[in-house]
Amino acid sequence: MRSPAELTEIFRANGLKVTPQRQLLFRLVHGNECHPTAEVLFARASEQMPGISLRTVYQTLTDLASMGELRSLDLGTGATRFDPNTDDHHHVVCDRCGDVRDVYVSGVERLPVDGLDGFEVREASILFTGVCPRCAEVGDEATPSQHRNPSSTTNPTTTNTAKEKLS
Amino acid sequence: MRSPAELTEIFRANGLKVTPQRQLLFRLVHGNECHPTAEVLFARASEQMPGISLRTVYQTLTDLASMGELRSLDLGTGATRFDPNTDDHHHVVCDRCGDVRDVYVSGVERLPVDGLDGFEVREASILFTGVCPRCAEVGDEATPSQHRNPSSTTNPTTTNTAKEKLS
DNA sequence: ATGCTGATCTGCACGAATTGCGAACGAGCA
DNA sequence: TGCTCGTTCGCAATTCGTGCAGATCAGCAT
Repeated sequence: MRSPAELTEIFRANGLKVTPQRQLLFRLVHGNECHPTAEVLFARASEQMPGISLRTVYQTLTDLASMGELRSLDLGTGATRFDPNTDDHHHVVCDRCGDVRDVYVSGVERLPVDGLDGFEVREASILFTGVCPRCAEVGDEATPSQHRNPSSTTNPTTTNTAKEKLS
Repeated sequence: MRSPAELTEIFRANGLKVTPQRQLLFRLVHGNECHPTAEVLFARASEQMPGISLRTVYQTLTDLASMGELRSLDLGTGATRFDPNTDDHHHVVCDRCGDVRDVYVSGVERLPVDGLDGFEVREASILFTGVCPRCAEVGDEATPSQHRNPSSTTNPTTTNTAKEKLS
């Protein structure tokens, strides 16, 4: 994503107004590697501009996303996350803490895909899940919560793909 | 996913009761290639068992999923979808109609991933998006699916005046 | 500077997808 | 046939966003 100054120019060049709220968000999102949610950005923004509306945060983020200056991500973590990194990349999510990191994968377009059967693929996004270094240190006590059933089948759901050790 | 009969045995063997509601859902989900949502299954179930609760549908589906007999998918289409196919596979979603199809990709675990930096990857899921053969035939007038879709690549829905020129 | 005017912002209600909870119900065993 | 505890049901509550409408303000013209 471009710098706050560049975004300001782009907005103005396109007939969009540059408000203090937008500028604040430009700054908060620029270079933000944390893949924040709208709520998180709202909290940060509120510190510097009490009274800013959550509605405005959503608005501005979707605007930036529709301009291609920001990517909005659905990583299955409940809320949409925003990523200023607009490169062609993918993500890893930590099962335990929910932390997200950008990863680069090459050769995706060369993968043999079976079953497409006429489907024209335009985009492929890979979502890796696992345990981040920090959580791995802490230990194993954090087991994925089980529902009511104590003794279910042994079969571990589907832990097959991308068996670690890849970089 | 296993057959309704097998599931019945498994449930009982695990001390879970086999209710008519559960059996109905076993049948509705078994071999269902449509990746239905809970709401859709609820509708189908209601036809055969008026009065069944949506709550029960959710309950049973999550139970099956936590037993590894069913995979629950978040494909960014708004609602969780359920897939009786527990093989190691991935999905393609049609941008236009929201249709989902299973695809098989080999060599995923051999992809070079850059930026992991200590992250232990346990699983990788690939989500392809594009246009299904049926929608491709129809042309461009096909309307997007009825699900709310967070994607940013398309028009900004309503009142956006100056923004229209951007995307 | 000052005024205009339409783009923005804010607050609130609404909507979709789940989940929490407690009371009524019923599957499976004695 | 009866008991008991797992299930079901229905409704409230929650989470994440979006639609709306009136109050405001950025940016251009005067």
